[in-house]
Amino acid sequence: MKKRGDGRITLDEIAAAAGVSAITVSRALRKPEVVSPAARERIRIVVEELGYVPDPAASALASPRSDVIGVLIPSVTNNVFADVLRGIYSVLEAERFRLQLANSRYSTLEEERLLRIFLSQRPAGLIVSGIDQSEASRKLLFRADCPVVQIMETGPDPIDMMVGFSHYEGARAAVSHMVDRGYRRIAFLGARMDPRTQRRLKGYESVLRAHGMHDERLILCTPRASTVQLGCELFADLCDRAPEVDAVFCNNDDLAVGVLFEAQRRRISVPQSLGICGFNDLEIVAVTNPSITSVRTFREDMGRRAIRMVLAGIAGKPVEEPVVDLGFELIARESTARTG
Amino acid sequence: MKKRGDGRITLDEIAAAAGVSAITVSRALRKPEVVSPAARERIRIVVEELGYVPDPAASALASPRSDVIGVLIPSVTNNVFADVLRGIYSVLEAERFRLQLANSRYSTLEEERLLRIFLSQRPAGLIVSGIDQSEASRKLLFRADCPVVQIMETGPDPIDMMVGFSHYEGARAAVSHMVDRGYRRIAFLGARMDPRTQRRLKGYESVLRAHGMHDERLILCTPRASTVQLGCELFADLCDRAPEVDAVFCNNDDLAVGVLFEAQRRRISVPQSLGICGFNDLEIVAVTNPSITSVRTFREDMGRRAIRMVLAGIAGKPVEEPVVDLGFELIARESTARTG
DNA sequence: TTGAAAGCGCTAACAT
DNA sequence: ATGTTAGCGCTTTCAA
Repeated sequence: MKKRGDGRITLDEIAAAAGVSAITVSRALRKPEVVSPAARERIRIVVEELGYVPDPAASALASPRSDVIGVLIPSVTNNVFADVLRGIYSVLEAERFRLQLANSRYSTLEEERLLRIFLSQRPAGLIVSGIDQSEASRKLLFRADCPVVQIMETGPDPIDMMVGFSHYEGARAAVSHMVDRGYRRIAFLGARMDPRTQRRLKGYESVLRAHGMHDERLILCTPRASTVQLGCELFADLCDRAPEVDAVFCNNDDLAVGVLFEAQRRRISVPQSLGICGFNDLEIVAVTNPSITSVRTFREDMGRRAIRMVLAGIAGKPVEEPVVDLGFELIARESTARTG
Repeated sequence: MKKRGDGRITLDEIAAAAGVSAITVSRALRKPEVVSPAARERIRIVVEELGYVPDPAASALASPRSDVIGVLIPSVTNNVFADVLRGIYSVLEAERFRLQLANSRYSTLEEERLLRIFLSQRPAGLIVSGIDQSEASRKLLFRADCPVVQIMETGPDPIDMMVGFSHYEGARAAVSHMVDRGYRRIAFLGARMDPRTQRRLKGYESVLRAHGMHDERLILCTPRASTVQLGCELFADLCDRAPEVDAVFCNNDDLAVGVLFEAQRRRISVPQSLGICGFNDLEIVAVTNPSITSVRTFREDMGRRAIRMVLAGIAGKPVEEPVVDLGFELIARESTARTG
């Protein structure tokens, strides 16, 4: 009947050429230790010669799980996630699993839809961003029957495993540092306003409230995606709105760099008249003039750990620490080094 | 015998619930127009109610092609590819295809290996980066039996379709501009040295040779990945090696920003004593002080076009233009605005 | 417009 | 250590 016209090599052909049955070839490829060395070697040679590559669709269909590991992130373009991905790929390179990426575009509904698509593939593992899944998404993940790791943040009620840090505490450390350095009118610039940004804002507010320095007028947020250009614009707005500002805590480093550039254009001296602090510690903030203080986060490590946790889960190894807080590190630089 | 323990809904269950046969449900989902409106509606409701999601492995196995579109890029982390990906995703969002990414890490051999893995899935389409595939890879792609688009560059002998621009000409435009502005000792800073960087270097050399201004000492290349920090370091090296340099053409914008920062630390005035030009026109170069001249490339558009070409190919539509040169645009800014 | 039968390429379960 | 058999969930072909 139907015949696949293409000349692809199949397991049966390898089996015939090696003088064994299909299942033995299948085993030789997946669990070499259960096949006799002689057969294993013959099969290896034939596979090599004929250039056999297994059909993942067929094995996915025949087994209870596919070799797909799904990664659900809000944006491929964002530097922060790019670093996490680099970490994931670095570990996965040597493995037999396929990574499948999906973008939720910061939408909980889209996340839910994408999750259903992932689950239709019976994935070997899942990595999802953040801790603010919808109830429906959480249910889907509980039922997923594969290791699930939430990344970027830590929080209560992990679905399965978690690796991240506290954005609230990171922001508190940054703002406390600025207060310590003598800044009194500290503004907050935020873009995109995803849940992690919101928690950084909360951290900022908690410190300023504790010092009786909280002022609504110093908080500037926008749903737009953060860019250096946007940092320039927000700071320009801020100067109009609250010219007495003497420091800015930026939701991320792109904004912070923009603030620095705009301040320089306005001849506002940093750090004397204006302190600046970013978030994430992207490589650029170390080399600007002046260099910019930031909260270092361990994004690549987060990716590596997350995928290792998934792999351990797949292997059935007990995961010693299901929730890992990677912390953060305040890197104080010239942009907040006000003297006197 | 074997039973999948999981309670996943299958086509047969939908068929039973809707009072039709499985194949009718399959058709209703893929080609609604061949199914009667009544049946279609009943099926739609049942699918909705039961939350049926087709198993992609089963359909891949049963049909000659899967719904996978493979994208092979050298690096996920690189801004440039991130922009291309954004373009691809923006078009693909509405489509039924799944994107699968793979990283060749700038290795031709790795590219070949990844290509074999892609082909094992009988992909619906492929997007590959550059025009320097190995002979083996080219053969694989010719046999792929699906639309193939090469992106990032244009050149002779397309495998199937192509969308990109000439890096050689882009570099020529940049360097010619610097010569026009009166710079005479123009250096080249290059990182990573992939084939596209090499061609930019060739473009640079061709212009300087034509003006009798070529000088080996002004060319500084490294295999390291480009960062702002690296731009700082390379420029520092350059100053030691050839202090008479009066302009720098950077292989990309990260390096150019680093050169600007390092020049400022050294109190070298830009553009008076030093001209700077980058490549790609990332958003940051428009807002530095001074702003940086760059060669704008249309990366997101490239991604959009590439995926549209793939989709057109899948649909069997004739592709009007199989090779598209998107060109580039020199954006002259303050960093090369030398007066007198 | 709809359906029946066959089979895609592989692996789990049960032999031997 | 190896083989036999059945079947994963879907789509193709052919027939009605």
